[in-house]
Amino acid sequence: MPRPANRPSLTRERIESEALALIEREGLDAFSMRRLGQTLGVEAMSLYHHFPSKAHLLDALVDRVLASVPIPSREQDPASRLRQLVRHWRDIARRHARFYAWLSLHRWNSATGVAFLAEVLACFTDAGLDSERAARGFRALGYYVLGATLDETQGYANGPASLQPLTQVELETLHPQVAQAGRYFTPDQFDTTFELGLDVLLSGLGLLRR
Amino acid sequence: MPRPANRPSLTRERIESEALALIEREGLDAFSMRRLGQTLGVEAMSLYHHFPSKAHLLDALVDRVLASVPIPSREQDPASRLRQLVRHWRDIARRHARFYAWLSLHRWNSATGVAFLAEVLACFTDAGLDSERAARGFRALGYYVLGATLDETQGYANGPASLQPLTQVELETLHPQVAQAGRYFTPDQFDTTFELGLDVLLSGLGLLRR
DNA sequence: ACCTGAACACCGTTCAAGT
DNA sequence: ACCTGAACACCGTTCAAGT
Repeated sequence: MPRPANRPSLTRERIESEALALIEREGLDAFSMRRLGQTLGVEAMSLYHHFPSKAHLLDALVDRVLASVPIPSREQDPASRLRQLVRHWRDIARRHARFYAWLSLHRWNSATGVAFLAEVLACFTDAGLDSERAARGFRALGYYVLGATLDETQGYANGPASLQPLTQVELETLHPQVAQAGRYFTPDQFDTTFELGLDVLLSGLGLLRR
Repeated sequence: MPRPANRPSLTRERIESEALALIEREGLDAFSMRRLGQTLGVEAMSLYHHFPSKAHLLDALVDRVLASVPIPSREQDPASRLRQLVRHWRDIARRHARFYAWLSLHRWNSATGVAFLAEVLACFTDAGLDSERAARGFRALGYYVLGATLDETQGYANGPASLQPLTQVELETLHPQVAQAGRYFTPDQFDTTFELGLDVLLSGLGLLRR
């Protein structure tokens, strides 16, 4: 049966953009080839004509999101290029919060992913660090940003709760220091805390030296 | 039908310990209530007599793993207590590498989880930091350890590969700096790199000051 | 070339029934 | 009290068939 005239033909482009939107709307767990087919007005099996598997589709989404990251001009100094790259990294985490659980834990070793990481590494070498210090600093900074973005998008504020959590009263009784610190763990505090750790790392890893 | 005499009765204890072992053997994706029932010689539905849902079971596993972390004596100085806590954290990530993908992204807000986090936070306050600096430092350090443990267990070395990865030749041609840095990204380099970033953070966050 | 429908081998979970 | 079997509403994917 030919598709109705009012339904645009299926393309990788349409599938990918609807997939990203669907994941943010309904979550990664609810995302399935069948559900995606539904929202595109098509049988799930039609998707396999464009992507050989669900994993291939998700992989294409990783690439698509990474490709949307702007690369700062190399004319700027390494530290401010690095700050921009990190900011863009956090931006995609927030813009694709639910997909980020997949995105962040898959190797960024496509051409697009490596290109982004190469820019980050270049900031370290351009700052005058030898190759070992640059490599290790790059990696340590990556740990920090990975953890921060995951925690901010999946963690305390938004993430799945323990099924038998401590009540607020128990928390205040048993761990008053933790209860008090909670004041600094709300989403409006994310930026300040993130920048604090980032400054410590940039300075300690030798990015701010001449 | 009564269970055969050679099969021990089902208990939460048996279910939990077999679940953890099964997850490490076959991976988190392959882990199902039906598969777990199989390895315990029982119908999947029997598990629901002990745990109301798969999520409850996984939550009990989070608690069980966190409960296995030793808490250093408060007589030691804050910085070395913190180093021990972080080492134990990394240990559970490695010991439960496949389960860690679930463990790390669920709120540690059970009694056991909060108790561990309270010990980490106490290191910051005991080091003489005011409550804001302690809270933000605690959080920034948590970001770093979360990212490092996830990267070490799920990431580059062991994690899922991009389905169209750059080849080694392409990598060397397009991004020679990244190719060269790869020398410092192998598992035998994890400890050194991790300690480097940890030192920078402890020092910069005020843990090594008097 | 592109899409479909039935089928296969799985899921988590509900429920009535067995001992 | 503890376990089972059938059933429901889902999965990803294969395959032969349709246009």
